[in-house]
Amino acid sequence: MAEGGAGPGGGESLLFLTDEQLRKGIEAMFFAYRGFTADPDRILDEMDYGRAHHRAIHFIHRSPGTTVNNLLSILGVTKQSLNRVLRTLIEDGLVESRVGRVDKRERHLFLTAKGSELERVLSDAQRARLRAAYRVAGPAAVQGFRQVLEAMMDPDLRRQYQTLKESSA
Amino acid sequence: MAEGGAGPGGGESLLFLTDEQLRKGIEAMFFAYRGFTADPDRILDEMDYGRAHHRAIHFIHRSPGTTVNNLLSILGVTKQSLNRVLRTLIEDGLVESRVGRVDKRERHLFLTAKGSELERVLSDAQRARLRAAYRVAGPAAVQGFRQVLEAMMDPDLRRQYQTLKESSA
DNA sequence: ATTTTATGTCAGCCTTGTTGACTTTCCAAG
DNA sequence: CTTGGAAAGTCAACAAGGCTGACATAAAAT
Repeated sequence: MAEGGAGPGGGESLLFLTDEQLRKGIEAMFFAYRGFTADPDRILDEMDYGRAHHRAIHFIHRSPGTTVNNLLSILGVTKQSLNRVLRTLIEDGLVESRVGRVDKRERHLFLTAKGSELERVLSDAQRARLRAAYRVAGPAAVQGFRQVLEAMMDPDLRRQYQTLKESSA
Repeated sequence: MAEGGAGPGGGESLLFLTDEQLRKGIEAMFFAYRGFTADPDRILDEMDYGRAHHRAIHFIHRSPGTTVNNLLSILGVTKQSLNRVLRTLIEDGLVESRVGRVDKRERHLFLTAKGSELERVLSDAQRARLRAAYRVAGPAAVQGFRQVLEAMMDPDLRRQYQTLKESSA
């Protein structure tokens, strides 16, 4: 994969990765992640929610009916931490928790209409940001972006990501 | 990849950005950032430091002699927050604060030998991770990765990033 | 009948962010 | 020279969102 691509001279020159080049990549991740979360953070600030609520909402939207345990393993936090967030979302009527039919110990999580509405606002903002970045960088860059990010994940996280990715295809 | 699939080159297919494709990009950022910070976090945990200390150390290493105000604008936190971190780093002998010669109100920050040593350990881990990801993704992907990340930054942050980037070239 | 699993909850702690108020030092403009 | 403002530091109080440990309940599994 990744045929020398970037032109005759460009390809192999990038195989020499100086510490300087790597440092720039590290700082790019740092600054880009700030931009990536900036818009949702602004929106969430106005309500009484934070980034943790956003993450829960995102993955419940992504996998409706997911159980608490599923969510815990995707988010990588403790149940106490997730529960605090989940409780407020349920109290505020953004998330619904239904007792499992086959296994009644499990709770299946769904977004309510109100929850879906917030999800839409948040992801609209984030998608707009990403779409704009993609447009500036161009189609070829998008491929590389995703490839490097995937390669950067921990194996466990990558598995989670791949599962989510395929479940839609 | 190339889930757009249709195009032989894949290029033009990516100009049609479905919400699904964008959602995958969003999740890739989320999971990749976790991997990106995992190694330093593990190391820092064993000492009594956190991610905030890492960030301060990184940018002092990057720009030795930087002032507190410079650091504040790069990190985007309040001086109270930075000061708490900076104080422990100075007390522990990782950072040295020198009164400015031209403007004595300013403090110029430097890493001590001990501070540089920790910086090296942390950045070695992070660079290894990034290098491995670059190797897997290939040279062309690295270009795209950086391009999309830069385009994703807030204008202010991008200016900070560009300044740092150029100051080394 | 017992053990294990899934969930929820209480209590307490830590890091790292915030705001607001106040001080000291020092540069710079009037 | 005096005064205003900038750079830095500090104290106090607070919040979000992580964490651990302990414990409770219901239901499934053995």
